[in-house]
Amino acid sequence: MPNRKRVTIKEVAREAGVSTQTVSRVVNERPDVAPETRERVLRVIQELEYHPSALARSLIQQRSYTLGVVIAGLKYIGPSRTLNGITAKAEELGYTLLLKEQSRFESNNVHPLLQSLLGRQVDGIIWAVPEVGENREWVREFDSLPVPMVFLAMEARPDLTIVSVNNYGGGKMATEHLLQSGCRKIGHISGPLDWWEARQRKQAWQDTLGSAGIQVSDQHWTEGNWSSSSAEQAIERLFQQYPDMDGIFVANDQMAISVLQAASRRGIKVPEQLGVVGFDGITESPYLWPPLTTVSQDQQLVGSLAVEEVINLVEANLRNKPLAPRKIVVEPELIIRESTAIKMDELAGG
Amino acid sequence: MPNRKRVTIKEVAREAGVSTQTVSRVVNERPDVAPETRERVLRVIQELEYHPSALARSLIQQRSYTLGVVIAGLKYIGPSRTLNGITAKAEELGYTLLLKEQSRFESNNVHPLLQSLLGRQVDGIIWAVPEVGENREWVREFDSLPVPMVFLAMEARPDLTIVSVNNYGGGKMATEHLLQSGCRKIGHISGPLDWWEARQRKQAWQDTLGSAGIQVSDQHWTEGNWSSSSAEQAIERLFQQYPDMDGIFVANDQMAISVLQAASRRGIKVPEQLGVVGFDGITESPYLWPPLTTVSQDQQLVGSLAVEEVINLVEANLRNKPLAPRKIVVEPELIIRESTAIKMDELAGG
DNA sequence: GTGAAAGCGCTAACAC
DNA sequence: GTGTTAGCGCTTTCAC
Repeated sequence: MPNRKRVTIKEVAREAGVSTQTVSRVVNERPDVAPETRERVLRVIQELEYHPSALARSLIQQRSYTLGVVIAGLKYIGPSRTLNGITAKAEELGYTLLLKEQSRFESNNVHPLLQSLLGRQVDGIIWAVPEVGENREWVREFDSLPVPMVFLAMEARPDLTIVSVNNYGGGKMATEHLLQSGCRKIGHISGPLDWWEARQRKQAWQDTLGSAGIQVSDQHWTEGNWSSSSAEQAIERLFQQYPDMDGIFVANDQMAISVLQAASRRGIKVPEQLGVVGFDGITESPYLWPPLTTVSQDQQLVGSLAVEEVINLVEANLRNKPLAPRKIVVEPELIIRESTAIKMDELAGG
Repeated sequence: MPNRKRVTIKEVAREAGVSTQTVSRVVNERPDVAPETRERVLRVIQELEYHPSALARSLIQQRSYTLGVVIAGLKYIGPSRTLNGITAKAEELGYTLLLKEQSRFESNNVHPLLQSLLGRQVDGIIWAVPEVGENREWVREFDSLPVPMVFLAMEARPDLTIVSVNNYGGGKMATEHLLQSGCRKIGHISGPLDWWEARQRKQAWQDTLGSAGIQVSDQHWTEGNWSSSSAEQAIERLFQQYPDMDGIFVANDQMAISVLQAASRRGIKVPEQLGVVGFDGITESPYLWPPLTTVSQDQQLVGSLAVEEVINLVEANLRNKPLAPRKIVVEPELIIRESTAIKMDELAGG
């Protein structure tokens, strides 16, 4: 059964015939220990299978080498890829993670979450919940945040450190590509518009068409909630509202999957009658039928940048040289596949 | 800037004119405090924004209300759904999670991971890395595990507590359904066979066909590695090896997506010429074309059961009434959609 | 080079 | 009811 007692530094000290202090020095690889002493202590450590308590160490050093991560929507692939980037980089830099999942994206009730993390002495926090509705308002309650924090996927704010994908740029690339591949009646299925990211992508679609001299109206788009299921209705409505649509920018790949299905059902040929562009670059996108053109975002990179930056902030504070907040932007990439047509002028360009 | 000093119990005690012990009593909602004292202390706590250090508490109580989670493959949807189940249940039961991601599924080098968790006084550990190759061998080094542990997705062992989906049963359901829908030449694309789960599904396919009087040979299956990309080659080889195949059980949905694409490319009609069944029940499966028949497994449930069981083990030990290890099996569910034909005898049965 | 004393923030045990 | 003492496992400081 478990619960055989933990071996402490004291026992090692006694067994090795030295003080706990000396054991501590050996464990922390301090130079000022005599070689024989060091060896003897190391041998005892081996024998007793001593492992230091990170807890006790954190308590006295006021530093835990632990980061708090608050995330939402782990059951979706996007957030879990971000988390994957976070775990990999944290491991690499020798930090452990305390994970909290916020059950709803819109929640503003963050104090219990924060306290639970702060009570465990996290050195910094990554707020990996995207900006939705008013769910960033709580930040204003703090004139200063209790530990360094990095926020993901939110609108720029001079007082906060943020890592985001360039959603506007991605939406622009998607729409421009549809224009270049010959589409003129380009519709849009947006994500839920209380999401900052969804608004950015929609705005880019609208602006890009505007720049091309095409006015969009409310007939030309519908709103989904990121899920394939929501897009099922969204695309039906859009087909009705906008019957001569010849291209569509869908705000994520999950919803684009539904669009491909709906097109198949209706016998609409993709890309000949309807060009389709998604957003995200999910791993399945090349294997759909037809393979999906999409704006790929590297969410693992977002996660790993967030870890690097929060550790930068932590260490800068330790050196009493605090770092100014900044916004780090990750650029997405357009991946052209068979769900959009390749036109002459594009071939000429390449 | 961060790093304004932490408010401690001492300051609250001084400010309220009581001992730290009394503050502790108030914080822990102990009954033996005079109402006025309690109120005064509570007021000071409010004013000073005191929040107890969970760290210090864990150190003295030798109990952290923290669980360690070791997981792999977070970039895939399966593991992240399991993690989602874990976070939700842990939150519900008042536990915090320390998350470690093992970079490779096959790793046997678990000691640093374990030590990092144990050094932080986790009360129990969920080993959410599936059994692959020899990656469970390390358990044998322990005559007893240092804290209660629950393992996911592995072969039954009398000495370990395990939560698994019934992969064999799922594979059987898939194959039987193909038989019932009129297929006789049923192929299989397996997962990587060093995975226990992949072997279970393949074995079920083979046994079920055997029971139906159909002998399988090595021409009838190929091996993938769970990814859509691997299935692209696996299905090409299978089409060549087994040209008159009329049904296929694919070991997961990601790979089934590739099979649907390959069928489309070759003009093979699903389900008329080829019945397709996947495994997992990813959220996109209903929105593929045609909608995918699949064996759905509730991975969130697996995660939440693991949390419940590990907490059971922890509390049982605290009461000195250790619980025997057991295996908890989650049953998957066959979801019939348009990628398999519905035959008369099934209609009669329903 | 090494050890003794103090203390991180908290609570268990025992006084009063 | 409330305070005092001791100590969780470790490191920092300062002797020697």
